[in-house]
Amino acid sequence: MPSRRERLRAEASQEIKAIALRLMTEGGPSAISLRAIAREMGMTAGALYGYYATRDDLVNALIAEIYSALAGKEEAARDAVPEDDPEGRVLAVGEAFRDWAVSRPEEFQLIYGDPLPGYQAPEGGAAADAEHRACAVLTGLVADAWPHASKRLSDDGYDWADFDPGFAAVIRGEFPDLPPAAVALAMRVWGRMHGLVALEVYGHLRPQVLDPGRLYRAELLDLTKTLGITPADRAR
Amino acid sequence: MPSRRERLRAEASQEIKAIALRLMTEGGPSAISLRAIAREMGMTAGALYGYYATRDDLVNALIAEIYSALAGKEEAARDAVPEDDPEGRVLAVGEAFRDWAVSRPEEFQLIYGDPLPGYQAPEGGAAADAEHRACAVLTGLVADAWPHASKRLSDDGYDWADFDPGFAAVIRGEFPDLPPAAVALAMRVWGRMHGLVALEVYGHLRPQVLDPGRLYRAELLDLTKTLGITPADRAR
DNA sequence: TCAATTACTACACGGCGTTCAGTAACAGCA
DNA sequence: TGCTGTTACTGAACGCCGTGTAGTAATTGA
Repeated sequence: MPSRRERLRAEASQEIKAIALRLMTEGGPSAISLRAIAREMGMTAGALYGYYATRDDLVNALIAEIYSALAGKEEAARDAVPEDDPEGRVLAVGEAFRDWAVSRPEEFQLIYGDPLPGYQAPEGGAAADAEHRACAVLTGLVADAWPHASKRLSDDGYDWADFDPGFAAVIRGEFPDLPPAAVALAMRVWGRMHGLVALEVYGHLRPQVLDPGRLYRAELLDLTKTLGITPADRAR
Repeated sequence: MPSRRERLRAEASQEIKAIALRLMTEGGPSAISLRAIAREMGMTAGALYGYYATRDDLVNALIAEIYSALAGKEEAARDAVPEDDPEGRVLAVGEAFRDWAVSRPEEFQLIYGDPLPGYQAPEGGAAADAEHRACAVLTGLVADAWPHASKRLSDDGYDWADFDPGFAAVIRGEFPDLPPAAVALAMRVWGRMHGLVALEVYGHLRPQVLDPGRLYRAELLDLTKTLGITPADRAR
């Protein structure tokens, strides 16, 4: 039973985020200014401090929202491919990630780059949760591929002690049978998807390369080789 | 024969860059402010406009300098390994890249991230040259590995028309015998080195992973497999 | 020695995040 | 209904910022 006050408050808080998001897509992450938001809302900048203690708090809420949306897209892309097609799932998630990043470069930058001058990410919070969610998708992909991938891995000797205890506990809860080396591999998969996309979003591939998406597709295919889940691998 | 004036001018210009660099390493890229630099030099902010037309121009000079230093480190790392050890060279360059990035995260961010709010990279200039230099190192590595790597590549059909004409011309001048597919592979190598390092620098690996360097090393080794230059490959 | 160029200051403008005292509208309670 | 405490907001201020512009002092070359 939200009171009238609470409802108005929640709406205002939501409107602030929405305007911030729009300002960002229009003028890049640096266009998120409390004064500009307040101007659009017909308020004073100081009034916003009733909703977010500081600008970084607002940015954080944005990051959490955006990261959560990304995780949702990745999950949807994965679930659109049948479970018995691990290669297809990797390709789908990978493409979904790049599609999202290329279509919303500012949001990518906000999450994966320096969000704003002097910004420092807080420890816990919704943003960390969303990051974990997105990461869990990749870990799941690796988990499905693990029977094949583990055979081709040369560097073993990974131990749960190589990870943060809390992090390890969460992962082991979600994937009870997964060895630590698989988690390490999932991180590498993350890095591999991140690399070309980050270069592209920050303008280091274009215009030298006309079709960065093609490069990325080749990289994804090569990634499935590393995971041992190409059709040829699995027929073996 | 630099006149006294020219000498002082060059020195001042250099001092500005040095202070900007120091401010950045102390307080992140956003700490580069003309007023802070002027304060340290005992001048007014306006005076700096005699040396750089705008703050972005100064940032650009910084980027060029830093990028050039990075390219130098990569070249040195490569040349420290004998020419007949392509795997060693890839590992050396890769490690040099990460070592540099981890030890100078702000500089990495300045080059590969959003340098500053609203900053737009200019087209030509020294920065682009340095980026090309660093990229050329990778292309050279791929060129050396190409006899082995070409056999394992599934996606061919690359054409020089897939690249910017000017870019293609420069590459073909430096590596006359290299096919376009190799250039595409070099870009992928770049992305692969970039991914994990970017995630680490922006704080997405720590503290979940205690030793990101180990992940990266595994990734580099896997990369040499893609390039077909592991000792086992070359003995074949 | 004198005129021209150069390097710089002082000041102003509009932008920013943030704080704070004050005000007006609202909520619940008598 | 009226009263009271809470809430939402304003307006002004502080100290930052990049950037222009007019004026001044020093240095230069003839």
